Amino acid sequence: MTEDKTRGATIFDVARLAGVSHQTVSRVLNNLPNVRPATRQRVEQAIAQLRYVPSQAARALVTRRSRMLGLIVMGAPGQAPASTALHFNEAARDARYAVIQASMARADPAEVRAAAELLVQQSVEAVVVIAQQRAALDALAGLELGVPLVAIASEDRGIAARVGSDQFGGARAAVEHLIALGHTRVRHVAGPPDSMDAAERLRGWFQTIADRGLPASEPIIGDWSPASGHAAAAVIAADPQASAVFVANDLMALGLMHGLRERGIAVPGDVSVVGFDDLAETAYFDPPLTTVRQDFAVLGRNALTTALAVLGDEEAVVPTPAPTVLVERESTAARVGSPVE
Amino acid sequence: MTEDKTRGATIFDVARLAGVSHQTVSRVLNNLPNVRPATRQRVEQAIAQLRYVPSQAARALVTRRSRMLGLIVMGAPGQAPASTALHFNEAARDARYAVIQASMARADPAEVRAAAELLVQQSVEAVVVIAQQRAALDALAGLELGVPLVAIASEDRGIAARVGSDQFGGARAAVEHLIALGHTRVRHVAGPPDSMDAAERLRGWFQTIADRGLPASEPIIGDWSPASGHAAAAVIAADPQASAVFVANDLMALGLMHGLRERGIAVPGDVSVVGFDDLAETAYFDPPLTTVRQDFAVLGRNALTTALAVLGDEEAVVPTPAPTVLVERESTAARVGSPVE
DNA sequence: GAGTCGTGACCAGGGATGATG
DNA sequence: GCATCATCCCTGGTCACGACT
Repeated sequence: MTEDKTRGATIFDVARLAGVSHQTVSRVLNNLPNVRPATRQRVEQAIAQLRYVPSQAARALVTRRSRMLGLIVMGAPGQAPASTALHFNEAARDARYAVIQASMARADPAEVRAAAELLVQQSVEAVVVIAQQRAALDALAGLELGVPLVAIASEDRGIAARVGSDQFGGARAAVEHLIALGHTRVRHVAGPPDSMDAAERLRGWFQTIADRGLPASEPIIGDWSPASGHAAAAVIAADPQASAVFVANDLMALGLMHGLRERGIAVPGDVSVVGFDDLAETAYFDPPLTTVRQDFAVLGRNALTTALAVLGDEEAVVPTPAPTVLVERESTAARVGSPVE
Repeated sequence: MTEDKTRGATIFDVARLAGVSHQTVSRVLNNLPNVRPATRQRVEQAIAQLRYVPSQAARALVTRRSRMLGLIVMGAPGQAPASTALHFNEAARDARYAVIQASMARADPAEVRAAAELLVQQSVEAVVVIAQQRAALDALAGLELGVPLVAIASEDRGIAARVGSDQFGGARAAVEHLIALGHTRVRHVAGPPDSMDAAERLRGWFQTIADRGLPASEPIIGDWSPASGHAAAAVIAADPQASAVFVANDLMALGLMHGLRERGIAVPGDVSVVGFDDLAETAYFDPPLTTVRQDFAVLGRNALTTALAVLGDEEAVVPTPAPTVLVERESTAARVGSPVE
């Protein structure tokens, strides 16, 4: 009955029970040498018996290492950020780091600031941010929060350490696939202008078209939502030359195909469509969607590796962007009358 | 040049600059009375000037309150858990609590244990778990980790504090909607047996059918994936009596509709389909899916409220389950030859 | 003198007590 | 006699040093 229910055991309790000094317990905890095996075992038994858990807070106080990382995630809980966060989280736990996550639906500067302050107050060793919107990153970059900052983003807005996914290459692969099928007028439904990923995908589309000497066309601006893809269908329908569309994400592609179907335009018979993201359900769209898949596992792990490198003063080796790969399904086909096929 | 770049200022630095004792600074920080306005202002200015941020680690050490909550999220980063986690996170931040999030793709007992230990080591005040699988909850319940445990789940597996969503009511509403349309044989595509949510939805389906005196049928067991819904289409097609299906989630509903279409079965002409979750894209399925929406914002906030109540020793008032509501779209219609319509 | 172990200071704050005006 | 402030000790660990074998 000497047990106290609320307060856990301390290192001194363990020391007393094992008949050693608290310092010896500390040695055992940290796997330091110069402890007799018999002593070590006595200590370990006392630890188990008391269900002793060392206080990370106390340790952090003196070592100045909290073993905590801050993660700021902005935007609606879509597949991409959630998946990246998950893998970052798992990688961190493998490295025995805890992650304080600050999620927010909107990328409001005031909220970002509040979240960042909460993180540094909890003395995280570094802050990692998964950002889509340019302004969100800028809000953080101008904050000077006293700890290293790592961004998972497609542009480096004055933030030194950054990791990303190969958005550009993915877009390029998508457009090249369409061109290889004989399409000469490949239109683009882009994401919102403030999105860095959208910008990269648009750049990949434009560059590829330019490289092939094909005529450019005006991108159609969406907002990632199925509704905006649906609206884009009207523009495509009004452009009889357009036989292929590269859409900046799967959700808009879904809306677009829906809108085309309503207008009696067949996919891929009349118009080929390529998406981006490879959501779990895209294989069951009508038709199954050809799309670009990102490797969020690599992205998340890269972010952790970079954060650890920055902390360890090993000059942050910028990892190569996480790869993207085209997944061919049934929403693309050779252009009718094209020499291909 | 007295500034040190790595180490932040301490309470003593602030005290010295303001010409007071560290205790007075502490009073200002905690908004305690008995500080002259002039003194308070001097201190506040010193704080601003030194960019002083109080160390939460040091504070936690003496107050035994870390202002940190642990959140364990298991399962693939689907919409539901991610959305719940987001709202919990925002609610916690509003209450000035930080959230250490431990996400894991699989609900492996060993991983759960490791995550929980990491959390208590970081001295979180309570652990909240978002669990789908029964076994995952059990693994945690048998752990005795020394801090309060709150579960966001559909069954209480020996865990005192629990909040949930009204899965049962949602399923009920879905089936009643189908019955009102004249359907007499409503089949069910269920989630995996180890899922508590799946069990509740199945229970709602079964109960409603039984209450109406309609004949029961064997539920078709899926695994949440579009592929399993696709497979279920074969069973439905082989059952000419079945004119309606309540599917336990939207992804399986998508696969099911795809499979039905392949077999020349029209939705909703021949078979009506209702899903569950209301993913963003369901409105653009073909046809737009009638489904059940959960309120994750309420769910997340309820979880925080409960956690705070448990911490405050206010006996945990079990909040009413977060509501679910049927969203009618175009995948359901009156049964042909039914007196309704 | 090398391997074991213990002693005291210290990290950055909060709380009780007492001193000062 | 009350508002205001300073002086200790306390939290739970780590680290530098010294003292035994």
